[in-house]
Amino acid sequence: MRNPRQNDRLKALLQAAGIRSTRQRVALAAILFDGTHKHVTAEQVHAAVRKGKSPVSLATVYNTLHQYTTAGLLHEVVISSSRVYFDTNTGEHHHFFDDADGKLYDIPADSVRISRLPPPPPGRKLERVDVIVRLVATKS
Amino acid sequence: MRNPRQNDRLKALLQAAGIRSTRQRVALAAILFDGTHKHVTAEQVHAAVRKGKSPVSLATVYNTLHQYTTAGLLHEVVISSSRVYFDTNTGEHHHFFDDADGKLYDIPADSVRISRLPPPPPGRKLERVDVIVRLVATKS
DNA sequence: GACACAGTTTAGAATCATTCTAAACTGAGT
DNA sequence: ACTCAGTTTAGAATGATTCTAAACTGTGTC
Ligand SMILES: [Mn+2]
Ligand SMILES: [Mn+2]
Ligand SMILES: [Zn+2]
Ligand SMILES: [Zn+2]
Repeated sequence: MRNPRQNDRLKALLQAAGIRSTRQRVALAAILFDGTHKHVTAEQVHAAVRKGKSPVSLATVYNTLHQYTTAGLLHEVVISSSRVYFDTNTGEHHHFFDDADGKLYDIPADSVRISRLPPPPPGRKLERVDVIVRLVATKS
Repeated sequence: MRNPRQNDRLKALLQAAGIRSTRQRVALAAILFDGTHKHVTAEQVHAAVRKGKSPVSLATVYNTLHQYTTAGLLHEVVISSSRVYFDTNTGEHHHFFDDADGKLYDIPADSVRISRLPPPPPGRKLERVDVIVRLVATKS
């Protein structure tokens, strides 16, 4: 599923972010940056990349996800105490979280209006606002 | 700092929640339910209770915090992937989170207005909305 | 009061996502 | 080809949390 055109696009993506392109990084980028937004854990990415042609170690998966995050290609979403999600949607937005299956769904930023937020404590400034709407199966 | 009056109040609190009162549970309740709202980790509670007269094992701290949570005396706040916070404020409200020192500050529910929230995915209903305002030290 | 028995507590082992370590590998530039 | 920083990796280490299985406690029964 990775034609030369795709490959060049991914390499350009990494270079634009100041990241040297390697076989492993391109393989991970191919999984992450396929044009659709995703919420993935390190384990999921590791499992996905293992199915493909290029094996990548779990340590490299973690290293690379963090590097992409620092470079602004991914965002970390903290939503559950037992796992970290990486989000390929780096724009401002919020989340539904379904605890039953551990899945995240995006909520557009303009679907949530926050007003009357009090000022932050002294010496601190607002970095980002995360809205998490936790879901539960309907009873009926 | 625990006079008989306090002790009776704590026992009544536990009994009202359907929890049998034991030496350990009362010692933990004394730390948690002193009339002020707190955000604490299991380790913090364990350290605090160890300073007092009644040693309590870490396993019991975890057991009891979860039991109090199930009984509605505490709320779990997931905000950092490396630790779980227990909140003695069980009413609807939101949080500032200061990553630098790991501290939480309450934001009253009526300080945040959420409008135009999209409907949840089919078969799911909204359980709760958590707003986390992440803080950073001011640069200047 | 001894007896029974469920409920509770506990030390220490186990778990598991994540991070660390230290050695091998790779690749761009000379 | 040679070098050197940057990268990858297996496996060990970490650390919060959970589990296990044995000891303990409290309350009710005879
Ligand atoms: Mn995971
Ligand atoms: Mn902790
Ligand atoms: Zn998202
Ligand atoms: Zn709170």
